Amino acid sequence: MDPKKITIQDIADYANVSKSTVSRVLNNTTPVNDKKREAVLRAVKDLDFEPNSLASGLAGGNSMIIGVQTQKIGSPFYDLVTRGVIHCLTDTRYSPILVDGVWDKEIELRGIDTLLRRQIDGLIIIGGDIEKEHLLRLAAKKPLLLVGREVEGLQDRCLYVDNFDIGYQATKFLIELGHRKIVHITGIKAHQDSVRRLNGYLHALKEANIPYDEDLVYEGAFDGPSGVKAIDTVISRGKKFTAVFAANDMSAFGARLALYRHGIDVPSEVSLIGIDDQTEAPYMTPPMTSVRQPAFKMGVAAGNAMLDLLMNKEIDLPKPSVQISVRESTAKAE
Amino acid sequence: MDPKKITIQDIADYANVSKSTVSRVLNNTTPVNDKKREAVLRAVKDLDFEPNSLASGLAGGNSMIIGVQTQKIGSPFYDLVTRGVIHCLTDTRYSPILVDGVWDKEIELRGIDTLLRRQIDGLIIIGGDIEKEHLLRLAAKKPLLLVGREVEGLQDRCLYVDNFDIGYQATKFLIELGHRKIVHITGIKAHQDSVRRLNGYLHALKEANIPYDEDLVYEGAFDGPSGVKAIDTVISRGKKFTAVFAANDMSAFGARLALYRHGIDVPSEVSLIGIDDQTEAPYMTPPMTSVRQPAFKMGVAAGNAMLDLLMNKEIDLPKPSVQISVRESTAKAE
DNA sequence: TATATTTATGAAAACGGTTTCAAGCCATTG
DNA sequence: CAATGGCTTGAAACCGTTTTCATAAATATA
Repeated sequence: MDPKKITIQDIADYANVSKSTVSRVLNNTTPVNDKKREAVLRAVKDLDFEPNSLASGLAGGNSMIIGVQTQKIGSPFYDLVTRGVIHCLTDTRYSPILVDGVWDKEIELRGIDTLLRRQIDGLIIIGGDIEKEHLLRLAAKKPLLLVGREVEGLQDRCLYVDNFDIGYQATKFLIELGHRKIVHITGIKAHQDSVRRLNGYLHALKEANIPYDEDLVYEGAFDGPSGVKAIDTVISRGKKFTAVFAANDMSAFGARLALYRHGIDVPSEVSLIGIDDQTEAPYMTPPMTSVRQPAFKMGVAAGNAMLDLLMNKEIDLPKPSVQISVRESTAKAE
Repeated sequence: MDPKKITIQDIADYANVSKSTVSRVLNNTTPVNDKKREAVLRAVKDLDFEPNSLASGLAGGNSMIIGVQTQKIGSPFYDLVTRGVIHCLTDTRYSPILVDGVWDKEIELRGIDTLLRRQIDGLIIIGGDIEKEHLLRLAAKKPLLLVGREVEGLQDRCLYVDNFDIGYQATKFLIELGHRKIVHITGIKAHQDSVRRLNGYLHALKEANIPYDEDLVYEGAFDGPSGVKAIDTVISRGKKFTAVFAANDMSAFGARLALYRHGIDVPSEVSLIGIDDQTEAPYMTPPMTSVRQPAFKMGVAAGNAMLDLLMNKEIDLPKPSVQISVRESTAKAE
């Protein structure tokens, strides 16, 4: 397949200089006589030379690869963060290698091993279940950044939104519209995020002196079907409600469909709010109100922070603020 | 940062064998005495050894990296294919490196260069604008697979759906429901896919003896806003229509919203069909009919084909079949 | 039993770069 | 003018593996 590869030595011969000089002009690491520099550059052009990253990685000790571990490729939030990272790395000298942890501790660990074998220069872990201790150990080995997690001992390496606040804000938003019977479709209970959002919901209720009714809470799974089931279930319990707060947009979409099936109008009879503000949310009928997490931006921020980290700069991760994209699925309770 | 790395030499010393032997047991390349093999294995465990992929890539000539170029990270179809590839590669010895070509020939070429520098063992290009000649040259250098493209001279390396047929089937589906005034929201005209889908639409019309009305065709951009604009425009032209065929789901979502704004009911007044069958399509109100392209499966198929290619096996890419997920956004024209 | 073949093993040579080190050159300084 | 210092440069060592090659041991063959 591959024809004889051009190496740095070929360039050196062609330009009548030594390998060292070629390396120097290629990396701008040491001043080089202009004539020689030019000769080298011409040689590179003429021979169509492409440096071998594996070799330079081995020799120089920097693979110029950043490992990125994401979860359940296909889930809106994690995908968006990942895209942000990739986008940020494009046109830098670094390339990302992606592994999927699928929210399974063992698979995550295997993925990390794969990355370490590849001598990644830095590691960005988005979500996941790996324990604190292991993360600390990793952080001691490689520049590490955590997105969507809050790990004590690594606070300055964590980029996350305050999920309690998201739950609180979303619920408070509904309460301020006059709603008091608010269904909450949670995320997967095993995820910290879900629990925090639920707690935010509970806190907002308490603050407004609304008694907690567990029949209004349904454990969902961050997906469409569970959103449908949530509404069906709550209705079958004979519960009245005037608003629904879903732990993410996909389950809100499911809820929306179920309400439609039951002939319940949105927003005149029931208000609906989701989280994520997916691309599709503004195109639902009616356009859906959603809490916006700046996922893509967070990915970009993580990427940039990693680049800084690799240049030994101080990093200062932003605390991303959430805001509610108010649309037409929410209205005053009459 | 990195503490002293354990190398194969350390293992050799610890196990009282030579580096060569260690390499042999690690790769199962040559039989090795059981006692020595065991000693090596124990050493690996005891010292917690992780082989350096860069070094083995350099020495062995296989980087075990597969380059994947996708387009506009964030676009449903391309993302899904990409995910399929990544999913397929998980738990193999190969890792993917991703670059985004953003449908820009120059950026695409740069991306490919990045990948080649990294000594990728194989290349999967999803979509994009790179010319045939260049692709042929690439194919001569590396195992190459093309997804979503049809390139003569590389037929056996192309995995794509018949976009003409998609357009034809979607339109025919509407015609068979009795529709004769069918709006078509195209994709970006510069993309082959869009043109083919449009041609399929035209062919279906002609076959049914429906005169072509250019006012019913709007050039969209595969996104929500252009879907909205399409409907607004056609309506402002004073055109009557009873069905809309959008070149992808996102623009169909946009169309859906615009119809809602204009108080036009779906499907009783206007039927709507999209392409992609995104995760969200079944949760639109009403659930949206869409032509399903098996994007994820195509990604997996591409990944598997690449693995076969790398083992010098014959590959036989499937011709993915499309089918219409019939839901409730389409109905008989009254 | 002597010879031919096979098998397991280690030494050393790649792989394609980067980096250290010392030397050579030139200009500056006292 | 000799000595000092700063630049540029090439030779060689190194990065951590795989792989070739030769050797030594073990087995099969005659």
